[in-house]
Amino acid sequence: MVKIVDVAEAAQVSVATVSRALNNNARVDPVLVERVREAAERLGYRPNAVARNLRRQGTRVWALIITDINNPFYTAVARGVEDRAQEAGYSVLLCNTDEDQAKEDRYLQVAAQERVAGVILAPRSTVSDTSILEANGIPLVVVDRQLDREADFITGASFEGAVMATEHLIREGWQRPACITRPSDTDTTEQRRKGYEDVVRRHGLPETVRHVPFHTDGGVSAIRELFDGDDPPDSLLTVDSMLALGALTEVQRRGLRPGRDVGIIGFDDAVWTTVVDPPLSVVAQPAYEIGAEAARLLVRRIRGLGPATPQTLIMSTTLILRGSSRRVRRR
Amino acid sequence: MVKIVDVAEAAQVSVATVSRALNNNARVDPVLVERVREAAERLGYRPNAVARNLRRQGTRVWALIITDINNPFYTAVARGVEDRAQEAGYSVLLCNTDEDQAKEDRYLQVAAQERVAGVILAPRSTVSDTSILEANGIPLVVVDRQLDREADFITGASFEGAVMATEHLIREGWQRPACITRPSDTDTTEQRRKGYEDVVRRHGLPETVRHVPFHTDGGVSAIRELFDGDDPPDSLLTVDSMLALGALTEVQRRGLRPGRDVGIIGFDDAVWTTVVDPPLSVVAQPAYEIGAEAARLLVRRIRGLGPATPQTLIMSTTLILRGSSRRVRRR
DNA sequence: TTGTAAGCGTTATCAA
DNA sequence: TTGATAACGCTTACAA
Repeated sequence: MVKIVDVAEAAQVSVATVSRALNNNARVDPVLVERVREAAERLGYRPNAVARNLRRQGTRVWALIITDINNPFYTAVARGVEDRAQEAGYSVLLCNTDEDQAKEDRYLQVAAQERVAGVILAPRSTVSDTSILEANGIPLVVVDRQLDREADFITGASFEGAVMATEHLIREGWQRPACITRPSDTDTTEQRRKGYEDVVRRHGLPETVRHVPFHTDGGVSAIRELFDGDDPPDSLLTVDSMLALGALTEVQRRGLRPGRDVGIIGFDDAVWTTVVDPPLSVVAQPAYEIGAEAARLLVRRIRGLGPATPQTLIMSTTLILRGSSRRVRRR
Repeated sequence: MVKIVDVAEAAQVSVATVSRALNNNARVDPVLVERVREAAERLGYRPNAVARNLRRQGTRVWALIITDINNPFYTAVARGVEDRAQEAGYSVLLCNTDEDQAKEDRYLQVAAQERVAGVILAPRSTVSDTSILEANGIPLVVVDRQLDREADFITGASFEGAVMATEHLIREGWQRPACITRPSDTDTTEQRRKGYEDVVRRHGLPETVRHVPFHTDGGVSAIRELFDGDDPPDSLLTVDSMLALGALTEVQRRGLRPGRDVGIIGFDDAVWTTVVDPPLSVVAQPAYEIGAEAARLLVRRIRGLGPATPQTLIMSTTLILRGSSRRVRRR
């Protein structure tokens, strides 16, 4: 592996000059610069980033820690983060925790040990422990789900989205909307549940809520019990796209048709929402923009800019009405 | 930021002893080990991985470079890689190239500079240049798409999968299957096209092939032209899940029903294949296992084990028959 | 078993 | 403008 001394020797200059020439920092004789460039090129020299990071006391790498790489919401966030990171000269280490708190802890530890320049985290729960970052002076931006502790935080308007969705269902004439949500230590989905409850309560309708663990069948069994029980719902609000898939699966199994026999509305506009029949109504989040804003804020934090106190940014969600939430009279 | 000397001072020992105690290498007096552990704990000491990597001349990080983070095939591969990597004590840097050769080059450069322990690459094209890894002695395992140069390579049986799929379509009675594929410098999809052509040729049927660039509408416009042209196809083989989505979109727009008016079969068993109506037939690849095997091979390469010459592993694909490829007589 | 000190490959300081 | 050299924080001979 060719190193800086080899280049220096080949170009007949000191290592200091090689370093300066290649990092075009201070003024270096253009003739030497050319000689160094040529030698480096010829030898195939690649600066050792590990040594550089040690000396510079900092890396050009971020860790982006998400809970589910198969959730299109998070992959869209990741693209937003990545595009902005690249612009700012950072590489992104994408880490998938699989909704596993232990994995999240491990990744936070790795991030701290590798001295990444910053972390963007979608925490497993509201009590995720990020103190290790604080202890090592690593800036943190939280996305999607809020933490108990104060931190920069960017998310979609979950509560408002759920309110819009639930009100829409009721306006369409559905009388018994149920909410299929995630475990109650997950901030964002709790916001959605609360939005739902707020509306049904205001309308004097019964509240029906089911909490579905991650890593299950997308809520199929929970939804089945719901329909098999007393007072089955006539419509469903699901808080993420996997749960919407589960709802569609169970509804189809029962021979019910969305938009006629049952109303369905989900969160997040996955690629498949327009090819199911009827197409799925959703509350869409600006996922890419959430990622991009998180990255923008992280850059400011790394540079020591931005407001003194942690900032919260709630980006508005959009109700996309398609066939699944309508209520067409049976003929 | 607390470093090893701080711990040494607090524990009243030398830095060497701290290092040895924490890495439980050589024999260290248990009493001292305990004292060091306690001091490290109390001070919140985190070894600086950058310094460690420099000294050890090696990192515990892999780069996994994929072309599309939104393609469920690649995310499944990533999970396979990650699980195995974790077992072997490595962290995975997931890099998304967006089918952009320049981005791929940049990531390869970053990987080389950061001196990652190994790289798993799904290359953009057959001519991707990985020489920078070779030059730095970084082991490489190629997944999904083959390179022109020799390298360890793991993929699904694309050709055979396409053969199975096409033969199935013909057996169902479809007379004019068309193949919707990706640009011809993409190895895997070319294999699928060839499998398709092999079968239709053998049956004396016309070959109809369309190459769809990445980053488009999932082939909707190409498929539209196909149906609007002379000799429209009566069935479709699509080589990835985004193209299947495009096919479904256009077919629905035309008011055709898969499994009756048109046969459709795709590649990769995405989560949504069972909720469309009728469910989508697919050639499923063992994506998780491809990732896991790639990781397993990479570990062997890093340890200097494994066969002397590059290895190729082709994992078998499975035909999953659902409604979309049937041919039910119109009544 | 423990401590001293060299060295990993860079960058930045200081003197020339 | 250039060169010699001291760090950066850790691991590991080598010596004690």
